[in-house]
Amino acid sequence: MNTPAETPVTSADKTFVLLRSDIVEGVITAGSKLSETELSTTYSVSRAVIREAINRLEACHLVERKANVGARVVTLTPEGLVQLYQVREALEGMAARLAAANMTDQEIAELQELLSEHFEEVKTGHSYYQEAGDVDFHYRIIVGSKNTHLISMLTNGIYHLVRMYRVQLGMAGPRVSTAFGEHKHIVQAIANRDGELAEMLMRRHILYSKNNIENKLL
Amino acid sequence: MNTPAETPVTSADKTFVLLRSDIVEGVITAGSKLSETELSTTYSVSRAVIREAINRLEACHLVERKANVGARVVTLTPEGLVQLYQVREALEGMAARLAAANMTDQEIAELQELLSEHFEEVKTGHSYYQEAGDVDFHYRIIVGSKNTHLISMLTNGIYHLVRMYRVQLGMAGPRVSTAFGEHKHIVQAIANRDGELAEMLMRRHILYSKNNIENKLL
DNA sequence: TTTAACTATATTGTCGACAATTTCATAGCT
DNA sequence: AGCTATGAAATTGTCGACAATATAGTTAAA
Repeated sequence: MNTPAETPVTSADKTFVLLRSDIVEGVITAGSKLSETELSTTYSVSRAVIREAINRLEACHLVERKANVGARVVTLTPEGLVQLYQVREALEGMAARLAAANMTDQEIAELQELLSEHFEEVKTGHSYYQEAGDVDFHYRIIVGSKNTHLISMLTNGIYHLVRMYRVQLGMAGPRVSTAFGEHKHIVQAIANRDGELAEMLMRRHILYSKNNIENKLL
Repeated sequence: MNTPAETPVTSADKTFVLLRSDIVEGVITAGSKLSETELSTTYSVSRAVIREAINRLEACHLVERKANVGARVVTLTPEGLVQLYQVREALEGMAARLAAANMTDQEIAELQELLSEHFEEVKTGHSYYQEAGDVDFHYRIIVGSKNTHLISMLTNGIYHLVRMYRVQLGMAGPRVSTAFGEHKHIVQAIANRDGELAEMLMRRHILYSKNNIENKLL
């Protein structure tokens, strides 16, 4: 169903995914220091794989590292949120525009079907699926852009940081009904191959989302 | 003068910078395999630092890696160039818009001064400075956006790949005179705090640049 | 001849130990 | 008291060796 990018195969891969999850979910506190030896005992792997995992986390902007000093989990700030969403708005808006041009008819049909399923679930009260549904929706449009760099930046880079803000500010999938309507309009624009409109609607959709989060942060 | 992001301190840092340079400049052929043991003897460091360097190169999209198989230098393709410049156009256009809002008056003044110096050098025939001048110009605007994510994406990620295309297609700083005029207009828009115009001009500037490279690639 | 299995080789992944650097505490000096 | 210097402890960086995996070559069977 969902394409999880690439299943982790090596030990460093798995540790990276674990660590990333623990950071995003707040198991490892924002701003805390990452001790290599400590983590190596916690996750039962050698320091080498911890180091490799930390390096990848740094590339994701989830941790910051100083030479000969160590790595710390990033801190969540209002300015950071604004900057992050500025970039996200531009990139995902662009993704929507490209998706309108590059997605196949079948992919669009599948996207519409996904939205219908999502709608049914929301209506019948399965609200715990809404987060996953939202993620899947955005993910498909991103991939639909067919632009390698864009996909990589959004899924590897920005996405997890966005989720970290949402999780740690305690937004369990907000704005369900309104967001759903916005999703529908975006898909409609893509189906009509109207890239400009799709971009505009996506940017607005993300802007609303930002405002919603920002209110909790203040 | 120029802020080289961060001076490499550790051995892995230096090796990373060296490797990156050799890849961008074509010393290491595009598409070639990177043998860890071979590189460790070539650069006189242990395999561990080579591995760390390769990991960072992967984060820059300069090499691609498969688990248990190895890393290869990316290949340069017309589609890759188009996709790269699509992203670059959007991001650097955004940078120009943000720079118009966020650069200090002094930073703008310095940028104008830089452009004047550049102009003098071009006029007196010091054409070997044009590449560095162009880079410096774009770099200052990117930093002037004051957006951490944007800066990181452009300077760590996209920038070196762009340079790799330019170098390996043998463009030794093309479009000097015309590009200079475009630069002047962009700075003017920034000085006038006209973000929309700055973005539009920057996007057009980069689009021209892409077309110029694309011609050589076909 | 082609295919399949197996062995040998080479390459990547992981580990523990050592070296270099930073950090913290203590002592000495003005 | 405050500041600097010195040294010990802890942490990160680097290295070589071993384990796991993939690749290539060879042999054997259909």
